[in-house]
Amino acid sequence: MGTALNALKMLEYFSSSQPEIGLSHIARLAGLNKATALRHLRALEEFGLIEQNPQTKSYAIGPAALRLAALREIAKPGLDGARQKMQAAMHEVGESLHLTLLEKDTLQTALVVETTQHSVRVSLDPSEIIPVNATASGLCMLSFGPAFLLERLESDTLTRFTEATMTDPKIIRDRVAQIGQAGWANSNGSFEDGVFGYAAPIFGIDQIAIGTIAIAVPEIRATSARQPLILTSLHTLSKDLTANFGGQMPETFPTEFHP
Amino acid sequence: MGTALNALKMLEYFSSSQPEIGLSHIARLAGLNKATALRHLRALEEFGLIEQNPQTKSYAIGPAALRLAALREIAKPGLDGARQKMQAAMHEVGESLHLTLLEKDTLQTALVVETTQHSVRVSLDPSEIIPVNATASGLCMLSFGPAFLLERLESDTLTRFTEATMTDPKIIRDRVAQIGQAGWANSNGSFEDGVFGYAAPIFGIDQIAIGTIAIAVPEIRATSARQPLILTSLHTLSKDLTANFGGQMPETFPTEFHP
DNA sequence: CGTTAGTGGTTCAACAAATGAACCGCGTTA
DNA sequence: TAACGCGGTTCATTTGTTGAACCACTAACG
Repeated sequence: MGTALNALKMLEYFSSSQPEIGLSHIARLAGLNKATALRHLRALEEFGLIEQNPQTKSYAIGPAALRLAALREIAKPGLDGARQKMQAAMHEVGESLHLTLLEKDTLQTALVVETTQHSVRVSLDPSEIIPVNATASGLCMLSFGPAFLLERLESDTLTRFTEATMTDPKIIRDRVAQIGQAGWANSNGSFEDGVFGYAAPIFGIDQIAIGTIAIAVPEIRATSARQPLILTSLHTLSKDLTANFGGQMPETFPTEFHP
Repeated sequence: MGTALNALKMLEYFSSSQPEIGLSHIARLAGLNKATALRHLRALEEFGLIEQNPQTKSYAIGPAALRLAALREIAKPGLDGARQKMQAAMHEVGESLHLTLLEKDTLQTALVVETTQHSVRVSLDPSEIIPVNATASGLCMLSFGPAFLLERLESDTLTRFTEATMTDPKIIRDRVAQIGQAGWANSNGSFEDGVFGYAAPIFGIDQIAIGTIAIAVPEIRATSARQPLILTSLHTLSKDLTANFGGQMPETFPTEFHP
């Protein structure tokens, strides 16, 4: 229902691992007839949301995306300030950062700042929806975000990504309680093997988390010696970004993070 | 022709001066029936390209714009590096910068970095299409960009924005020749009264301009004392951004800009 | 206090516009 | 040479889109 929506849904198939897709391929991915796929692509192209590589004939996200993002920044300011703070922190700790925000009822990546200091680094796809049970950001959001996230834990089917993924709601609730005390969450390869994540909440005006800030570290560099630096950076980010988005930290929130 | 396109075209009506629009209003703007407007808005909302303010019930660009922009950055890298260089320059000269790129056959704003140092500053709407005859960027593009821009000058109707706007193709060609020598263009209130613009080209691999970098200064601060600083910044930006996008400067291009 | 004009949103018959199987021409591969 | 995949086109079928009229509500106004 909704041709426009069907057309837009084709955009979902572009990702960092697949930034360019050919006609037949995307038609297969979206389960559409080639003719309709082409029509949709043409419409999106006319608007500029995708563009066609004249050589390879394959399609990629177009320049209109940038225009819209700039408009979004006007409607909902704050992201640009957040990017600057994240970039500063990135230089300090030398690792990639992810800002995730709760949109409607899913946790989505809003900003990614990748480290330029290491060739081995964590790359997150900006179009991915963050699973609450498998990531540091997700667990953090369960602890400090709106209650309905925790409530629907049982009714949702929790996907298992790696050996370390938690799928038992009871165990998750225990972790969430711990995180509520500590103020920060971590995930040791529970979303992707070899990736350690550290996350802290960003609060809204009502002292309920509106999103999270996370630092993603490859296992090789996730030594206990580096933890203090990561945790202090995370804490200042949590504070600064909460202020940046016009939120307020709860009084009960820890003034520093301990391992 | 194309429902999806009609739906997308509703996004065009959002701007910096009007970041939130109500149903009836946008239906009137787009010349659509309220019912169809609502259907389109709902489709865009489901995808996340717009979102509805629960209080005011009016609509604004949504978070999906950011996701798409991030994907765009993956497909066509460079913008992020450009932003950093522009931000550095912004701190140096204390004025707003605009990066424009030639998309298909129109000149569009790709990045805006606004100064934080002055309350009186130039704000450009990121969704605007840049007129070639009235802006420094446009003139610059005519001088260093693909030939078809100059060729179609006569056939296009050139809009007059202010008293100072040039609309005579012959006069414009003279200016374009001058700019070709100097390496940089300026526009003194020819697009908007009280706004002085300085622009320099960004070259592609074939030594033809793919876009421009411009510094916009309010008339009050556009003193001859500040010109040298602006021009040197402009020249380094022109060089750095050309390198950033993998382009090459022509050997004949001036090594510095003179007033 | 009733009137008017505005808002956001819904309904449903009439119809235009999206759909998809089959097709073409082309370049690769076997 | 034949088979396969690619991007793209055609056209009868039908599905989803359209818009006038409608409802409920709010704000301004005499």
